[in-house]
Amino acid sequence: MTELRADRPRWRQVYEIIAARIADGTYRRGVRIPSVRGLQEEFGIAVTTGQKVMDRLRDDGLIYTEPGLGSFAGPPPDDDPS
Amino acid sequence: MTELRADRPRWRQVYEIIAARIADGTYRRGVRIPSVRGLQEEFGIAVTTGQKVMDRLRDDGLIYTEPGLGSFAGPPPDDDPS
DNA sequence: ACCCATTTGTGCGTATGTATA
DNA sequence: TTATACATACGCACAAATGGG
Repeated sequence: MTELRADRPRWRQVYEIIAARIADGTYRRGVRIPSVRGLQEEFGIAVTTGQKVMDRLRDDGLIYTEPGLGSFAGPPPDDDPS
Repeated sequence: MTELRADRPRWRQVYEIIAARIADGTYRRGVRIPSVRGLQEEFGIAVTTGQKVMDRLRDDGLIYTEPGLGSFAGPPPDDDPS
């Protein structure tokens, strides 16, 4: 369980860790990143805190999300079967 | 108490109502918009839902926030006494 | 068609800390 | 000191979508 510091918001620290993993290729484009409950287990944060991290990552275009499936690194693919 | 519909997320409906009030000049630039608890009373939403509305409005540059004071319509003024 | 597990999305309540007046 | 207001963070619950049996 990765420890977080107390001097900065927990959601921001987790955000930066995930963002760094995307940047350095740990999570390659199209690869599934940990679920909200995965973040919960790895960092000891609450569900709502994990949701906030996901929201921000998505807003900033670092991940895309498929409801019911998970969230994935990088920009969304061009399949839009509407 | 403004009623919200059930077909779309409550936080999004409130977001759009506030955004519309800023766009049409109901809340002019620099004017204080309702607090989270103000939204709670006007729309019957939870504190956390109101917070989410504020977060989005801020992220989208529609408001700025002064902790302890409130949130205000429009872009932040250029006073940054850091 | 059905159940079940996983995952995201939404929404509620609550508590504590910090900043301002 | 008190009141107001935002920021962070927790827990919980339910809905909807997905995929495997």
